[in-house]
Amino acid sequence: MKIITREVALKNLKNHLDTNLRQFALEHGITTYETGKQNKGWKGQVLERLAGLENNCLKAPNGQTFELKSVSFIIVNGLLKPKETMAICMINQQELLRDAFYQSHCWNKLKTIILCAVEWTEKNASESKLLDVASFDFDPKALITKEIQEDYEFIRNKLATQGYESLTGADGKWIQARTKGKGHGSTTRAFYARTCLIQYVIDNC
DNA sequence: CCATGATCATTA
DNA sequence: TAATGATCATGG
Repeated sequence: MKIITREVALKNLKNHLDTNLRQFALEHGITTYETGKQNKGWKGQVLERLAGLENNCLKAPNGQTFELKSVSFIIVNGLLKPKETMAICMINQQELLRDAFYQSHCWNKLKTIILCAVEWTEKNASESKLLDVASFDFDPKALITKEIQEDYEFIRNKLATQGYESLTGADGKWIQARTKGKGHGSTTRAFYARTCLIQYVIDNC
């Protein structure tokens, strides 16, 4: 299995700037929505392939050196604006209680990312262009990283004192603990990056 | 089954 | 309209 460094992945992705991701999906058998089903993750799967990653669904790090993410953006007055929050990773109660921020799954996935901005125009849009690719490393000395750590510890403490059910998407300044999962009664949760954090990454890469 | 990929839908 | 909570397909 070959290792793709973030430099290589970045270069691979930039070769596809301004291309329509949906066409690539069609050519490679990645279902989008035209089968009548709704694959909400297809853009991420396309980008993983464009970056040169062969896996679709491995556990934590999709490379050992970086994490590939994509976010929908809308264009407002010619400027990119994050439309949605970004999922970081699932929350495991035991691990959250046990692991400090810098030992956490969350930090591992967040600290070195390649963030892909994908155009969003409307629900099930047929066009999805790759607008921008940002490579970003969180510096433990930076203020924003410390504030993210505070959010993490706040959520961790709330879990310890008030229980899993008390966690809500309203917690946290930069990251939040939202429900995510099968739905229909499932109560699993995940860390999400708020749009303000996404904006920060795009502006500072 | 469940984690990962995110978006959709409803509420405030 | 922004934010929170709910939902879906895929693959190991």
